[in-house]
Amino acid sequence: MAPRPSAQELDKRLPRYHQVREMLSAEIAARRWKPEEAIPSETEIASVHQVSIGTVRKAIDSLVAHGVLERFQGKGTFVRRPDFGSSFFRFFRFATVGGVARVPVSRILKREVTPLTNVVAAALKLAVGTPAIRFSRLRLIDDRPLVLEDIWLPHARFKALLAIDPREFGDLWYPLYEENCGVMVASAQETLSAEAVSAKNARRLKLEAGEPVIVIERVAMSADRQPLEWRQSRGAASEFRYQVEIR
Amino acid sequence: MAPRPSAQELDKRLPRYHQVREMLSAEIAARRWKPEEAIPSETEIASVHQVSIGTVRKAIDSLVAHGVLERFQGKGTFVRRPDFGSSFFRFFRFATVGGVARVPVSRILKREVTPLTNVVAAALKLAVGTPAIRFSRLRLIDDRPLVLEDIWLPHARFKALLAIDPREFGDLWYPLYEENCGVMVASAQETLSAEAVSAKNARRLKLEAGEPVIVIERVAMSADRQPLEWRQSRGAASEFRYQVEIR
DNA sequence: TAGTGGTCTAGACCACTCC
DNA sequence: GAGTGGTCTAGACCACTAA
Repeated sequence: MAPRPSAQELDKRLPRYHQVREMLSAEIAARRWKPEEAIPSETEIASVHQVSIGTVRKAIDSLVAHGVLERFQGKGTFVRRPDFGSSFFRFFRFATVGGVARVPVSRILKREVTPLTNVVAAALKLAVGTPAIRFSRLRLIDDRPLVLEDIWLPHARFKALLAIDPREFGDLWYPLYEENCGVMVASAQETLSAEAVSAKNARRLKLEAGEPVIVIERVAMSADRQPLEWRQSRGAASEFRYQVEIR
Repeated sequence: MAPRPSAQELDKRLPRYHQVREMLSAEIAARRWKPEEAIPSETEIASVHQVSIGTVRKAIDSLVAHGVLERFQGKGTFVRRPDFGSSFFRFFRFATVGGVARVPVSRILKREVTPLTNVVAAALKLAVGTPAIRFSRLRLIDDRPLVLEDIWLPHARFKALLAIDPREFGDLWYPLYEENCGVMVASAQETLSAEAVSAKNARRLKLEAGEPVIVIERVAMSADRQPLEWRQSRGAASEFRYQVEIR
């Protein structure tokens, strides 16, 4: 049997466009090219890496397909800033007044430091009992509760959040993580399921006991796929709708 | 304002790879190239359509990305046979014995000819009241009911199904459509939601009254995106789990 | 007008499959 | 060995954006 190639050897056996893609995503992960900024032009990248433009295009194609970059003809290629604030709400259809979508308001119900439970520790790939910051948050439209969230963050990385008054958190949390904790959320894995609402959650969401709720469990990750945040959201199933295309 | 271009004019303004892609999918939709068969080689397609290989590759790339074609180095490019039998069941996790997945059995509860209702007619893009064939089907594992399905098919296209004994339908319906009605399902749009189970469905699914169920509404389409079948499936939410990757 | 990405060419060589 | 797709080149011209 042939000897197993080392990481470096393997790298050279990879197609050139693959190597270029790795170098591009390294620049982005290292934040040398920042979100909303244009990366160098295709011709420049081609000359830097000593490959033809077609090869650079293939590398960029792949990153565009994965949602890392965005192209605009005549303007350039830009690093995408993922915005999950809206992605979650894609799933829910909200009450609208005159066809205008309403913006949900956040209310933090609780903030505490507590050890990680089994399930959350496994999802965050940390030891059970590791100190964590836990938030309970309610999102409302017109004072009507819509989504109840249970958010867990490792204390070590996120302790800066404890110094901030929860009333100043605002509605978008991921920019907050970036500014205060130097942590950027790049992707997330969500798992959808449903259950009958518990008595406690029914009160907080103003639902009848036993009404069905959708449960969305999310693990948010950095660009190199380290788990950062665990979150479980519950909302009335009657407000929920999700579309998939199957081929 | 410039006059709106006709379909033909528009076609010529489209990029060549786009035109080639349309011609390729037309061959597939017309079943001149059948599922599991290899299509002509890239060089042949290039010479037939008088474009370079790179352009053909770009057209094929797009169809591969959409799951219409499949490439195998050294062998050729093949028309994919979509298999939805399994795709639905991706969403449900089933009881397994010794880690082996069980195969669900189908039981047809009802077959009738009836006019299309509002909702179904809209989804199938037909007039309300158009005659349709409606099936009620239960899928079970070990005599335990799992999924209840309500299936609607336009009578005009599918009348051949009325000549077949429902007990001979088997578990895979899309091949049946293909053989008896000359209709090929190429893709589907599914919408997931949840509700409290109705009294009638609770009896059929052997659930407690009011237990949450997942509702999957599917419109199955031909290669040229004509709606063919409307289907609504219900299963206990406790059996349901669905994962999404967000970027 | 200069610079960007979008499309396209007409080849080349390689890796793989099948006979 | 013949034929397939996989990778790659070194350009070209076009459409679009912004100064």
